[in-house]
Amino acid sequence: MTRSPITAAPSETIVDAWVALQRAQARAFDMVEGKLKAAGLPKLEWYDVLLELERGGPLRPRDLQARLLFAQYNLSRLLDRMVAAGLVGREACPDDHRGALIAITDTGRKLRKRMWLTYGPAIEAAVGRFLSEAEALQLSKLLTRLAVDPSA
Amino acid sequence: MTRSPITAAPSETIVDAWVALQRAQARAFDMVEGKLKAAGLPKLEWYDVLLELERGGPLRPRDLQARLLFAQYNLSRLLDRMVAAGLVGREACPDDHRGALIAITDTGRKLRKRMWLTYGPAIEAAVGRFLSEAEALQLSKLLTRLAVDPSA
DNA sequence: TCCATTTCAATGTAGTTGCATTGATATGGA
DNA sequence: TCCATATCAATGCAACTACATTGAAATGGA
Repeated sequence: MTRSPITAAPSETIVDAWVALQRAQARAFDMVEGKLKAAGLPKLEWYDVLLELERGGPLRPRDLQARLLFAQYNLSRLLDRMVAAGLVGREACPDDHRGALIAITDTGRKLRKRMWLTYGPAIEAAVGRFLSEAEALQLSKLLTRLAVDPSA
Repeated sequence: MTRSPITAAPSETIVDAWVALQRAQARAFDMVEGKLKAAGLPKLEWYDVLLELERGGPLRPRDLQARLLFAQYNLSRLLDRMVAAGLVGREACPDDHRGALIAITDTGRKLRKRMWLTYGPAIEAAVGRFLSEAEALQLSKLLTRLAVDPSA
């Protein structure tokens, strides 16, 4: 049996895909965040938190963390700011006194809706207009293959 | 003639592609940077700067900025640190006394090579092993369509 | 039950990034 | 030539992020 080498070098094609992934994401992201900023709206991560909370009821910080791939300390302070802005609230967690439950407020819901008015069209401008429906579907499928568990 | 609406909402398929792009990039990036950090190596942006300089001779900060999509002030300070680390040098620019020329040093070249020993396999682990050559090529093509000029 | 271990979330501190501005040089039109 | 305007790069300061640690509560085995 062939022993796999300690270091497996990627093919050129794979390196190209890696580079393309970094560049495409950076461009699309910058464009979308730029439009949010230009509209005087908060950053995308705020939207992500609000949407997650709107969909999934009150959530523990650790659950938000896992879903949104945030660092623990980072989320903790993001929530500080969002609480200060009145967009979410920290509630006592009945069955685990270590942690809190984070709930979206009405103000938070309103802001998320308002952000979508800019965010949606920005996605269309950054991604949609360059791809057919079939291509977008294909892209999603390929990308989803990469989004596996990071334990490796 | 139909007037295009001020705000063009993206289709669900497009939103899915957007989300997949963000997630796949984040996961792949975190994994690769994690391996660099675990090996006690600098961040990817250092590699990018070193590679660009190694390929393209001494460069003006503004050129690096354009190629790597860095913010001006950000690059300025990154170069401070890299100069301090002895990886690059600032030289006087003969035909434009406002700016400098950034050149890679031997130490910089050595570090870039050493980083690749970890970086390459990390790309393979984060991207390569999930895709065939044909799929990687297809992914690159789709992503490249998105990496257009940000002026829009 | 008791205690060692783990998990949850917050925080002090150092390092980095973002914004606005500055100083300096280059450029092009009158 | 002269000057208004544009470009290049650095920097003061405020905001944010990363790392390491802490305090507190939960968990599971002896």
